[in-house]
Amino acid sequence: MKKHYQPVTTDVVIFTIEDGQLKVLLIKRANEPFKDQWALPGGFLFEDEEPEHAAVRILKDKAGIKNVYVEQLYTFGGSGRDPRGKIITVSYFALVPKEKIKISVSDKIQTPTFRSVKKLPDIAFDHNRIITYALKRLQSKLEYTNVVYSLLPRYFTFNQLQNAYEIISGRKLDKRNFRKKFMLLKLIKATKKVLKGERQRPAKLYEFTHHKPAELKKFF
Amino acid sequence: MKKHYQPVTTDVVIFTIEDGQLKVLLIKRANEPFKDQWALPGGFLFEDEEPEHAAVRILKDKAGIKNVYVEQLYTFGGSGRDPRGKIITVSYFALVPKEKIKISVSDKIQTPTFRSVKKLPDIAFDHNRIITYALKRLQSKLEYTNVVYSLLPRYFTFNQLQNAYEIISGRKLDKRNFRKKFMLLKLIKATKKVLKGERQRPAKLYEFTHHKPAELKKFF
DNA sequence: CCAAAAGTGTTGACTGTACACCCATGT
DNA sequence: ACATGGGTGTACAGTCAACACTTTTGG
Repeated sequence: MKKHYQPVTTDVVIFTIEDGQLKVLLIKRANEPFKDQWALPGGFLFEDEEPEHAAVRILKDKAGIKNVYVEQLYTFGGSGRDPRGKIITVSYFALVPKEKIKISVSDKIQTPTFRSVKKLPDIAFDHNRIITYALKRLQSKLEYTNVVYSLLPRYFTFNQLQNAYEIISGRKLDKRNFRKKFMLLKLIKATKKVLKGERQRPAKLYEFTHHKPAELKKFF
Repeated sequence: MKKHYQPVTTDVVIFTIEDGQLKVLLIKRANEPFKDQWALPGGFLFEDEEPEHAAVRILKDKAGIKNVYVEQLYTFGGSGRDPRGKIITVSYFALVPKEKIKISVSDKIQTPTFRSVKKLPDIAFDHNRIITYALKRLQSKLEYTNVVYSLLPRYFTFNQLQNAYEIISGRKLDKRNFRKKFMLLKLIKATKKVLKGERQRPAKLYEFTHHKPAELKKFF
């Protein structure tokens, strides 16, 4: 058992919902390789840094956000991924409500930008593959966990909730059945607030009863 | 983005079914730390070695087996796991049919041994946690994939199949319902062979139609 | 008063679960 | 002949999916 040291990086797939679309945060690379191409935020671990710590650090640096849902995605290894040689990448995905994001305006070079997963630009490394993998994971997590709470603001309407499901899963859901099913889960409760100011009947606002990840029996 | 190198190890949780129990392969550590304690097979990556390659290598060395189901489990990082400091461990789990295993008899020091997951000895590092994690993953994979094929011999009876599900999930299943449900999946086909020699009616032998991992709609 | 989204129940189809008896063999 | 696991069908309950109209507001 010989001991060797390996170069290790972390990449983070940061999802949010904006304008009725699922979006992912990309930055423009400031350095070679793939200089000036879009890529996932990420980079080499600091000395003795844990991969998850790096993911959290990147979230704060690039999206100005903390205390959000972060989950390890997959560890990619091997050549053909990075022209610098064999590099191990521990990837993460994060879910953030649009309201919490504060992109640093001073970051004029990397210009972190949310892009719709439906029409992504050319992307550096094998980051397209990582995004695809993350999307698949997100879709299946929706079905058997309560993670959707981490994409919504504190108060939300039933429609926002249903839209989150529809956007991510890519299929339309029945309004009545959705409401019935979701109510049985006891994950959310109605508040006394309503969303007024639109030009139709005001919608009741709901909130989640818990803000911790949990697994559910079944779902959608 | 400073570039640092990290010590990286791989551990493999190798499951098999033997004597009606789910077992996991442990070895007795030959070196410090935790010398002479039971642990998962694993170790540092070779230079420029990919984590999955290391997992396959370990499978061959310790269980004399190749071409089996291997899947990445999780990447553990951080301190408190290994007295040598911060080490990143990419863990894998593998499923092997008992018939294929050839444990090297020359390995008198490490004595690789399958132990029932129900009564494990004291285990080095945080390997207990990794085994627990692997078991959970295996349980859920049973429900929505066809991985069970990788725990059974080429020809098997319906009872062996059902037992695999019962042992891993930890609950009894109804014989008639199980057969009905499984047949609808079209994953297996009856052969002309039967298992004779027992002191009851001979059981038909079945085989899987495919030996590749696949996802299923739903399951159990 | 018109447009737009909010909100609300019922029915039929399907899926899952519970359950008991005869069959083929070895001893 | 008997003990042992092998093999088979039905009925009821629970869950899922389809579907249309009234309500409340802003303009």
